[in-house]
Order: sequence, then C-alpha cells, then structure tokens
Amino acid sequence: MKKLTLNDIAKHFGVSISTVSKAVNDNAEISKEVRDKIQKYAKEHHYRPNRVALSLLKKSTKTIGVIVPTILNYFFTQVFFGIEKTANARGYNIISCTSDESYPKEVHTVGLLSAGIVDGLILSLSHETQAKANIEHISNFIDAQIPLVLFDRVSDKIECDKVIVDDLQAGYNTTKHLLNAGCKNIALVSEIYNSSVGKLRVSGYQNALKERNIPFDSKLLLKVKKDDDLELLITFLLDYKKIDAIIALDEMMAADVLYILKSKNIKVPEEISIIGFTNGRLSKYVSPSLTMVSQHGKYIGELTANILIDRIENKGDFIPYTTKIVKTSLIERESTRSIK
Amino acid sequence: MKKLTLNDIAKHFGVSISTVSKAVNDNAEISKEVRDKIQKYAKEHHYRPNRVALSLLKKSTKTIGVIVPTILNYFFTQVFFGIEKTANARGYNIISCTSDESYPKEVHTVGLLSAGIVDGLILSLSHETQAKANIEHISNFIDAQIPLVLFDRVSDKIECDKVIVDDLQAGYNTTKHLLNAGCKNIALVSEIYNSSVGKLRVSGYQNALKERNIPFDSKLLLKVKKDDDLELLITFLLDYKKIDAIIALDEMMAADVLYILKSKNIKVPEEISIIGFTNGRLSKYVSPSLTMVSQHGKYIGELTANILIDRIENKGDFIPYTTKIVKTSLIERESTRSIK
DNA sequence: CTGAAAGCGCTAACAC
DNA sequence: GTGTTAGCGCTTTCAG
Repeated sequence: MKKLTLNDIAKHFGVSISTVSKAVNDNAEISKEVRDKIQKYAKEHHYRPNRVALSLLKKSTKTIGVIVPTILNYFFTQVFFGIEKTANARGYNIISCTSDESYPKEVHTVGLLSAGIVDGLILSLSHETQAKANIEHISNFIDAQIPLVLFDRVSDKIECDKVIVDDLQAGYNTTKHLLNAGCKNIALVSEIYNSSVGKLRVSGYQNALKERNIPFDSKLLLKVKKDDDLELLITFLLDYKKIDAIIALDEMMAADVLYILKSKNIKVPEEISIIGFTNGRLSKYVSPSLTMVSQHGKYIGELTANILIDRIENKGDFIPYTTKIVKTSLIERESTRSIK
Repeated sequence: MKKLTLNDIAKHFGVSISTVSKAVNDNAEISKEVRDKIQKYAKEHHYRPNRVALSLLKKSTKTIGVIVPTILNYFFTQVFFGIEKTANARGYNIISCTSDESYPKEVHTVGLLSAGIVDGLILSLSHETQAKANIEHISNFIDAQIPLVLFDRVSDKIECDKVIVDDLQAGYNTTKHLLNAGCKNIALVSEIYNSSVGKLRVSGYQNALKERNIPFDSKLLLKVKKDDDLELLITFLLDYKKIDAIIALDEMMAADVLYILKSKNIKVPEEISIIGFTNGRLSKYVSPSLTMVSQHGKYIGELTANILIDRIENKGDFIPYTTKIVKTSLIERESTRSIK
C-alpha cells in the first residue's frame, strides 16, 4: 500500500481535499459524522501527513542539525546524548553530522544544512577550522538567518549564542590542585594545542604557575600530533627533568600516559600524579583509577539545545546573544597524591 | 539577508523563474551570457536550492533515519560511525534517534520517520520491543513502502534486509575457547537476556557445553536487571560453586566483573578467566586487559548503510531480502589463561 | 533561447 | 458545513 495522501482520502469519500484536511485535524467546522468517518478511515489506513509538504508550507522542519568533530569521543557522545534528549522532548529531530576534524568537510556540511532542512544548528568547530581560523562558511550560515549555537570549540569571530566549558579555570584549578599537593614540575600533554579549548587550558596552567612564581618551561608542554609516538615523547620528557605530575587534555591520552608510566615501572601516583580531562568510563576502570576533570557533557548538550530551540521559537523579537560558561568539576581518584 | 529563492533572482533580472532554474542548473538551453550572469549572482549571494521543496518534488529527501537503542554504548556508537561515514559518502544525511530501549518511544519514532522525511530506515530493536515481541509499528512502516534494514537486534517476524552478528557462533566459540583452556564451570552474566542477541549467545554457550556433555546449570546463568546489585549476584555465584570463568555479554559488565573479583582478592586470570563482548576502549586499558569478542561495529554500520542505500536507489525491480551474518573475532588479552 | 503552467502534499483564507 | 483557491520553492514539459 503506497503512502496515502489527503487527495486519496478525498477521492475515496468524494469530498474535497480541504474537508479531509480539516477533518483529520479535528476542525469543528466539519460535521461530527464526516469528521468521524474520515478519521476512522485515516487511522485504519495509517494516514500520516507528509512532513516534507508541511515543512515547505510552514517554513519549519522541526529538525535541528548537529555537527561535532567526532562521535568517537566520550565528551561529544555525552553532549550529543543531552542534545538528543532535550530536542526530542521539545518535539525536534536531530540531523547529525561529523566534521571528522576536517575543515572542508565542515564547510560542506554547514552548506548542506543551510539549504532549509534544519530550523537551527548546533556546532562545535573542527580542529582544522580553529587552526585555520577561517570562518566564512559560518558567517554565510548566520546570514541565512538560521539560528546557530556554538559549543565547546568556539570562535571569538563568530557572533552567536555559545556554550563553553570554563577551560581557563579548569586548567588553572587542575594545576593549582597539583601544586597544592606539593608537585613542582608539572608537565602537560595536549593533542588539541590549536583549539580554543586546548589553548585556554594551557593558559590556566600558566596562570597557576605564575601565581607561584614558577617559570613556564615550554619543554614541559608536549604537543602531540596524530601519528606521534607518545611513548617516545614521554621518555624524552622524563629524561629531561624529574616530573611530579602530568596533565593530559584527553581521557584516552591520560590512560595512555598511565599505561606508559606503568610499563616503565614508574609508580602512579607515588612518583608521578596524573590528571586527565573528560571524565568518561575509562577513568574509573583503569588502575589506579584516574583523577579527572568532568566537563558535564550531557548538561552542556541540554543547555545548548534549549538555547537553540528558544531562539528558533522566538524568531522576531531579537534577544542578545549569550555565552554560557559551564564550570568543570575535579573528580578525585587514585592517580593523584599529596606530597608531604 | 533572508534566504534567497529562485523567485528573488528572477525578479532581480526581470526574467522568468524557470529561466533562473535552468541557469543555476547550467542547462545549455539558456544562453551562455544569461547563464553566467545568473550563476555569478547566485554564487555571490550564496543561493542554495531549498532542499525541502526539492524533496517534495522528487519524493526523495536524501536522508536516512537511524534508530538505535542507545548511543552510550561502544558497539552502537561504532555502528553509527560506520553508517554515517558511508551514508555521507553516498550523498545521504542521517537523522538519528534513540529508542532508549523503550517500546513506546520506538513506536513513536518509527511513526515520525514514516511521514516522508526519510528515504529509508536503519533500526536495531529496543530491548522492550524484543521482550514484548510486538512489531506492528514495523509492519506499518514496511507497508508505507519505505526501505528498512534491521541490524543486530532483529526479529524473525519482520521481513526485510538484516545484518546480524553471528551471536550463536560467538557464544559457542567463547565457551569452547574457555573449555579448551581447561575451564569447567563457566558462568555467564547477561543484561540482555530478553533480546535476540542475548538469547543466541546463550544458546551458543549451551551448545558448546552439550558437545562436552556438560549439563547446563541455570544457576550459572546470571540475568542482571537494571538496578540489580551485580556484586551481590557474583557473591552468591561464587558461594554456590567454584567458578573457572565468567563470560559477560557487555563490555561494561565485563569490566565490572573484573573490578568485583579484584576487590574480592580473586586473581584474574589465575583463578577466574573473563571474556567480554564488545571490544571497546575499556578492555584494552583495564588491568589485566580483557579478552573480548569483537563484533566489528563499524563494518556492520557500513554494510547496513550500503544495503539500505542500494535498495533505496533500486526501487522498482524488487531484489529478494537478504540477511548478512557478520562473524565475530576473539581478541585475546590478559584476562584468560590456560589451565594445564 | 525564454516563459507559462502544472504539480509535489498540505493549510488557510475566503466563498458559497 | 463544505469547497475553491492560492501558495510554500522547485523542476519540467510544452509553447512560443
């Protein structure tokens, strides 16, 4: 049985198409009998109004686009989960896309979503986009008058609603926590040194050091590229200086660091403490379990979706753009110790 | 600047709307000059044909729906990743939905997606749906003539393309592996005892036992409900009998079991071996690292998407439905040992 | 080479 | 209470 349309039903009963439309929408204009018999027929034949036609008419698709750099990362999965949940609760569907950290793919996807298929867009910039700092595609999107909310990986050059993690503070807090615990030489490993997020965390780290008059040593800042051998970099680091603690800007990386240290028979946390970012499942299960910074991904997703939908549904009266800053929490586990 | 339409451009040049349509589509019917100037204008003003209007006209949205029970699970995330990748490569977008293992939510979502917004659907049944075995919503969907591919959690009662994991064989293989290693009393913990997948794995487990004339002991089969205290169940199990090995049907559960055993000072694998299902990130990082069954999630996603898109693009000539069975691999790590 | 018109499925004035 | 009509943005015959 092919998809049923209003026209089909109208023909079947020998009435006009608008009568059927009104009937299925339970419009009181139509006599009770006619309404009932049409509704019964519609139900029996599983009539569903064509949402594409409705979208064209109403200029609203009730779907929102989501572009994240990758889904294979606990933080983004969490955010995505939060977005999906609140969007659904508010009657929206999600079109989900991945930029794979690639600038051209992001440009392409943003372009695609600007063609009227979404009522709004949630985006976290790809690493490459942030490195290039080329955001023309975003400006074009905004010009098309479609609401946009940026989260986590944002850009100052883009004017729109934003939800960000308090990464400066988080970098500061973690470092301070380690300093307070008696650590002196604190290294930091980052795979996202070009992203806004990575830079802020490093700044926070530097701020905490400066406060204690500890000079920043760039050799303690490990910038790890995709295919770099982390083990080798860590080996060099340990040869260079006695290290008390390592901050890793990613959960996997924190686990990798732990793994490498263990394989070198270095005791964690007795000899070196580790703190990682993104409090996912790994951190709890490795041993020693890892002290982590939680960014509250699910909450960020919910907040982002709510801000976007509020703006979608409020078109007309312009509300100034806001930037919400979500605080992080330090989840203390076994990978950090206090040096007396 | 509001979204530009063909009409706007037509007015701007004082030509007809169909001329503009042909011009932007680079139709040779239109003179080179006119084409060029219109194309130039369109590009400068970021004209993008409204995809909703196109969808209505072409009766094709170039999007496919994906409904998974949950995204917060490594296997489904992997499958999703595979789907997204190949769908994008073939020019399709993804509308992603989660059933949250809930029957009503699945019914609702399937209904939503049957209203013309997707060209096809990829679905893995929710736990509740499989328990209830009520699949009327799926039948209705199929009646609407929209291609459907089921993966992993499928149902015999539904006639459509399917991609499944060879769970019977996987259950058999894991059990046999443990038996060959000298294990006698092998327990199995499952949170998905109502799902097709869970049942098949248990059948495979039973087959392997039967082959060795080991009677199946239902007390060794732990059915864990959402809020059950796993630690307590394991304690009872260990009190009941000397256990040589535990098979866990989920990665988190395997890690939990490991955790519980360690906390009881039971050596893994010296005293008890563990094999888990779903080879995610956890398994590699816990210690001892876990021997796991890999279901090749990404490949399943790619395969599923390809089958669906082939069917979408082949409408007309009917190809018989296929069921593809994807074999699993056992990834041996440190949580299993051989008893001499 | 360009334009008029129909139509995808639906809703909402506005007639009757 | 029911029907007619216009139109959302686009493509595609078919005339001119």
